[in-house]
Amino acid sequence: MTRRRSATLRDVATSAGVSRTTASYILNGRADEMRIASATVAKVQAAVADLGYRPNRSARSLRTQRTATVGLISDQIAGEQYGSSMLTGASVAARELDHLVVMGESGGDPDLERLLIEEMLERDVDGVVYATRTARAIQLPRGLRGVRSVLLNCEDPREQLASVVPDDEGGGRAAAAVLLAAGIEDVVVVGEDPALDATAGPRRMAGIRAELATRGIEVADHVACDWSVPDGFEAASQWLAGGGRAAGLICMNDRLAMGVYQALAEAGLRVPEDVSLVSFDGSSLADWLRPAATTVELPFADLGALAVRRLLDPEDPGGTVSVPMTVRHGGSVRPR
Amino acid sequence: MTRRRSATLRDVATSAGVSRTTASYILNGRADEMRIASATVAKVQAAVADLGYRPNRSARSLRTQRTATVGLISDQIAGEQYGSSMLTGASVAARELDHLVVMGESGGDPDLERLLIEEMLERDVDGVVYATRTARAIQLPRGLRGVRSVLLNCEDPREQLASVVPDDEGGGRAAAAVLLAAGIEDVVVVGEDPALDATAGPRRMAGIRAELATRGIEVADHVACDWSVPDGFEAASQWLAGGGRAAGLICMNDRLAMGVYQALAEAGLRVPEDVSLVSFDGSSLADWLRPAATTVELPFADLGALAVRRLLDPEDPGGTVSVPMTVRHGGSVRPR
DNA sequence: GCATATTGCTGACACGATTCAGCATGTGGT
DNA sequence: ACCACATGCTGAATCGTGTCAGCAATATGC
Repeated sequence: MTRRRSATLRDVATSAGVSRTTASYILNGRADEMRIASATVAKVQAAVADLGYRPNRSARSLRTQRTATVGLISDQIAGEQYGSSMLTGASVAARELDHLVVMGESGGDPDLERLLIEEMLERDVDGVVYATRTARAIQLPRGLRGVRSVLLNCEDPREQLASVVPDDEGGGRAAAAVLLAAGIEDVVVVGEDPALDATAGPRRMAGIRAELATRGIEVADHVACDWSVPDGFEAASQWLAGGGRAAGLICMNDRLAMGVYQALAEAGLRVPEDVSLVSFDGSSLADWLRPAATTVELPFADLGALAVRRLLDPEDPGGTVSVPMTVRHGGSVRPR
Repeated sequence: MTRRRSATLRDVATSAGVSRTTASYILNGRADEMRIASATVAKVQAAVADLGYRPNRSARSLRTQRTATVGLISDQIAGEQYGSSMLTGASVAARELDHLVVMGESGGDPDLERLLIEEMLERDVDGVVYATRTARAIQLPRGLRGVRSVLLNCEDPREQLASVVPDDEGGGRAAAAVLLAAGIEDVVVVGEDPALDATAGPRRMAGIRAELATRGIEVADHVACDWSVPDGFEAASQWLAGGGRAAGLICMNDRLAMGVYQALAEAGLRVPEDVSLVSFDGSSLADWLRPAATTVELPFADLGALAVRRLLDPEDPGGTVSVPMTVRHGGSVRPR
């Protein structure tokens, strides 16, 4: 780090002809409280501008135990296709509150996770956001007990913690509502949650069921498969080969939708002429399909931003906040 | 930050019955150099383990001017689909060298960029990685002059700086070589660089030309369009409608390839029976196509990791390092 | 037996900020 | 003339570490 040896508070004080104490009070906005003459304030401010003074954060942190830095621990969100927007959201929100984000990815390894948490606490981060790639139930890592923290895209059912998640149930209702509004009552769902602790699937499913129930309808069929393109293709192909047909399909995510598009195309079925389709996630992949898929957006950036804002808000009441998912219309739904 | 008031060096020293100085030397691995009796070393280590001592980083930084932290400034890499793997790579490499990553995204705003750089320097990061979403020529931000830094996925042609970029020209040669090896000599390239300062396109193109030249061949045609799915679809559709045909297509990235697949399908042409196709990036999108596209991988994680390693290596000689791009074979190329 | 090295350790200062307690000086009330 | 009080500032301690210079005790050389 070659960098001009920067001015210290002492330099400012000397240059302005006051004590370090006085300069410090002024710089921390305590001038009024300390009844400092406005002429003095002006002198100090001039010295600051003149010397290009910037406080040394390490020194300040040593005294105050605050670093204006938040930690963001995740299993995998950085390398992830779309979830990485949570990082952007978090980073932007942190900046707005004069903080920076220190990130660490555990890759799912609990030992590494412990290490990263320790490293962050050593560095006196002002709080930690604990994020997961997929929405699910987790257990708060031991190292974060008693540490100011917010869960992002996950919840700990055992503890009463601040946590920020997407409103998957509302999203499920919205998806079903799109099909109902198009006059479609024959709805098949593609995709089942692979992991036991995953919350997105069950909640979306509950929302879909609830919305259909308002018309006295039930889900016509549920095609089970993992949430990936090839699995979607395989499962949908088999379903179609077995005579499966439906006016409306709901895919648990956009990747599945891509696989389903492929299967439909090979079976000679067209979207939306023969089948209407709605999916989840709101990734750009949905836009790239032909026609673009109507998809219920996961507000990743908002989730990340909200997590940081709650972390840094001393008034935050805690508890889970569900962020709404909104429908982005493509051309994959056609009214009957 | 509610956290147990942790043990300090003084506590350790008292508990072990030695001076702070001695304890400090031992903890910094200078026991031998300072000829400290092994019995004393053992006593101190026991005290450390007993008290769960962890050094206070702020205090240490104040003395040493080092924070065991590196800054990572980018325009957009976090929110980006695949480039975000650079973050993962950087984070992992940093951890291996006992550092953490502080990230900041400017979103391309120079003012915000300046601010982020200032914030990081205030926090005494040990160095800064300056990354861009797309490979291109840049001008080193003023605030980083004289600061230890490494450019990631970009270069400053005016300055002799350490920088880590993909070997796009080698990638271009590799792409062409795949087609040549399949006996295809009729090669059309899809995609032209949209931005003036972008380096990926021209370099890939140069590589393709060079490889073809070894057989005395030239690129048969160049379909100009932006590097996105819809643009790829539009451009390829028009080209096909105008009678364009080729045995081999090289797409400048995987998104373009997806658009081209769509256009080919609508024109009734099949990959790889009628047309062989190679693309760039190595994103998962290439795997999702049917058949999976043969693609020249952009080693994002390696790039990020290497940038951090070079940043933290005092012996690093500087200059540009090009990381090889390797071919990932899908089913989109068929020998003639 | 004395000068000199070596061994093993410590005292004290510095890093750059925050903050408590207190010290002059002026001002108003009685 | 004296006390009380507000005004405007400062000295000194503190946060937890790193490190230079030096000190006492023992070993070594001749």
